[in-house]
Amino acid sequence: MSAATAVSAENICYSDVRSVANRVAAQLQLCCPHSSTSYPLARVIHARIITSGFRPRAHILNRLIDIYCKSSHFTYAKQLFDGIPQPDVIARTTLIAAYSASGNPKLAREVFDKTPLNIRDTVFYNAMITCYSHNNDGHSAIKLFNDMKRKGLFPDNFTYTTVLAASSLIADHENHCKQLHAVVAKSGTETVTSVMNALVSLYVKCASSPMASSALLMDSARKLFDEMTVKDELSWTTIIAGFVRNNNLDAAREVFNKMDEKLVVAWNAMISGYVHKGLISEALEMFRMMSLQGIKQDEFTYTSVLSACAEAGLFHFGKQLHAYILRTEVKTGGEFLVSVNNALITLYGKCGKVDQARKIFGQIAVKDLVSWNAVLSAYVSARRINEAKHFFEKMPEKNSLAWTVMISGFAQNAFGEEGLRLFNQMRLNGIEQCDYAFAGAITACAVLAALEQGRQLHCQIIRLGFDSSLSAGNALITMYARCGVVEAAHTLFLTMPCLDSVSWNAMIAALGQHGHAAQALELYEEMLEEQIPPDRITFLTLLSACTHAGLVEEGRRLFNSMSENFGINPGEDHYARLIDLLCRAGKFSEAKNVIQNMPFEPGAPIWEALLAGCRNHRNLDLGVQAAERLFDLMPQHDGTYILLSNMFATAGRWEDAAKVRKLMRDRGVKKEPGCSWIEVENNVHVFLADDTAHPEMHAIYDYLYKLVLRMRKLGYVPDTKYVLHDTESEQKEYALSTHSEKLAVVFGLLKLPRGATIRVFKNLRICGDCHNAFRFMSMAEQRLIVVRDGKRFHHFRNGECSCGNYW
DNA sequence: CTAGGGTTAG
Repeated sequence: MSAATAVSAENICYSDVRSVANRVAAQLQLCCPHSSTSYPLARVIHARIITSGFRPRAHILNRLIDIYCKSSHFTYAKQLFDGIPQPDVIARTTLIAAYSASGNPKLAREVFDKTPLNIRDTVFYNAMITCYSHNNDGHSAIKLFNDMKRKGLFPDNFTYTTVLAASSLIADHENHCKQLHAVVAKSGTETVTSVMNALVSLYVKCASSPMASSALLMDSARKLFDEMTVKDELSWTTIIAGFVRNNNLDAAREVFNKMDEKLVVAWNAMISGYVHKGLISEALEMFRMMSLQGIKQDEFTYTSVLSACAEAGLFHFGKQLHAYILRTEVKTGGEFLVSVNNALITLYGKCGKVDQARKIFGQIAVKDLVSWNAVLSAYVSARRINEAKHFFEKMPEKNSLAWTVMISGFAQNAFGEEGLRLFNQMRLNGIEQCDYAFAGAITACAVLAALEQGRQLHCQIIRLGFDSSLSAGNALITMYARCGVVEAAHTLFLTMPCLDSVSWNAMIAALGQHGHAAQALELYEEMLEEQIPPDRITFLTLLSACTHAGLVEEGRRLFNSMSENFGINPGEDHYARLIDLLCRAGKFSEAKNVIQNMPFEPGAPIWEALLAGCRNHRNLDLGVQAAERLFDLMPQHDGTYILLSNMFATAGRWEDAAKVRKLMRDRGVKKEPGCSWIEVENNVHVFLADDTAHPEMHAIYDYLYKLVLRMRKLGYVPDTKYVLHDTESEQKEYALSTHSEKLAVVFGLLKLPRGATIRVFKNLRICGDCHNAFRFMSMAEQRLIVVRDGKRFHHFRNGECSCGNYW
């Protein structure tokens, strides 16, 4: 009988109270507290009770209260409860349990406090302790446990089990475990399986705290487990999952192998352990063994294995798996369980098949939050930021994860302002901001070079206790470096409590971008000594560091060692950096040789690197060849046209230069306008070439004019040839123009306190004349001037630039 | 006790 038919029964008239009672009891049988149809049914029953004058027994009221709480209708629940003349302890316990299950520990506590002391019993305390435990408040649970013992009540098995579970939420030290272990040992419950399971679980949870010794605690957990006389399924899976979570995996495998009848849960724990550790082939091997042994797999198995495929980019295998599980039972009503669909969305999303992912999403009848988030992530990782934005706005419900994805999506696609705006909006909406959200916001600051905002976020991170977070810490390293304060990045790196390969890569990249190639290489050596395996990104950053400093020999050595010593095959991006390195050093024949011997056809990154090198060395012939390939490969890319026309202009081939410009116009290619910005008193001031929009422009030009006179006395000669090397305004290419970076630096000189470092940021590569001018400015003004351009940093001090005029 | 959605490095 469905709820709908039960509801229509409302119209039937019942003459006596007994039949009402029977009817109510029958209807309540239909209610499952979590079902969405139960609430309307409960309303009908409630109404029937009121109109009939029937006085239901306590258990009927308790059940109705339960349904109301679980459908978040607390007012009705309270009304019912208040209608009970003298609610007994069972009614009160039910209400507490109901509030607990609906995530309202405060309301539960109100009921608890209003209950007369003399009727509080052990079960009543258990309910409140469980409530705290389920709502992640370990401290209150333990407080209540002690309170209960002081009142002379005897904790039972259930109390110990819950208190141990609650303690595992907060235990971060060996001593916590030992103390509770002693309490349990004294209680006479150390043979009760559920209590011992909870104790093992406590050790396991504590072992994953950064403050505790993981190995020691897992040893204790293992010893406890071995001593247990009666082990149930939970015991086995707790210890296996514990070893999996705490990274010892071999130990997990050892226990797993000892299991007589290996449970699906245990298989699943092993598989997910391998997936999370990146051991994809091991995960798939276990999956294969499972299939061969005919063990029935469930949705946990499939979601883990699908995520393994997504992680490893095994699109083909994933698709086969998709077909395979179509024949299985992870379906309801002909459709996959939503979790399996979600894993499929992620698989297709991670393999770049965003539209396929979107299609699966569209076919899901009952989507959950994970489904929405998976599609959002697919759009973001495909850099389809506009679609991501629209999708995000359409989401019926957004959790902190969705906001985080969107914030970092904006940041990664250079929409720093949008990212920060969303982060603030998230805060206004009262959404909890975890370290991941902060990491996204900090990346937005790095994009904008908003140092002050970044610093403020850093302070908040410390205040909130996220300062040991890897994601936040790693983002901060990059933020400080990209805001020009590489020293702050380094200090942070040295003081972080734990580091991962991302931290090392970030710091190596930071040093490289600032031209400290030697230090970057030293750090790399240290990384190897610390047994952190370098990855493909480590080598990308190292090769860039070598390029910035012109260390050809070192770069070549590193390039060769990546495949010889670390088994990493160089990708096109690695080759592109090698070409860059060689070309900037003028070694064109070697570069051509590398291109000819590459294991794949050269793509745009290779030709771009070659063209950049040709520009620096005025190798027009080769430059034209590279540019022609680029015109084919990416006809809409503005940089190629600008570079080539400048190269022609430098060589005096004005007609060719004009031809390239015309080609650009004919193809409708728009040049990205150059702009520079500087942060002054927490405000970002943006300048374009020949800008007149800034309110203090008069003072800026005035100061610049006088400053140039002083610079000339020190030997500065404005280089008019760079006017032809125009990187900013196409229209005024033959006119004398003032580039945006000069305006920004001069504004900084006017506004920032004496002696303060000037930090200016530019979206494009710095112009040659500006570069020269800043050397003299740093001398004339006795200032440190730091400029970040599209590629790297320049530190101007006493007339010299850190790049050694090589960029 | 197990799963599906996040972050940071170029």
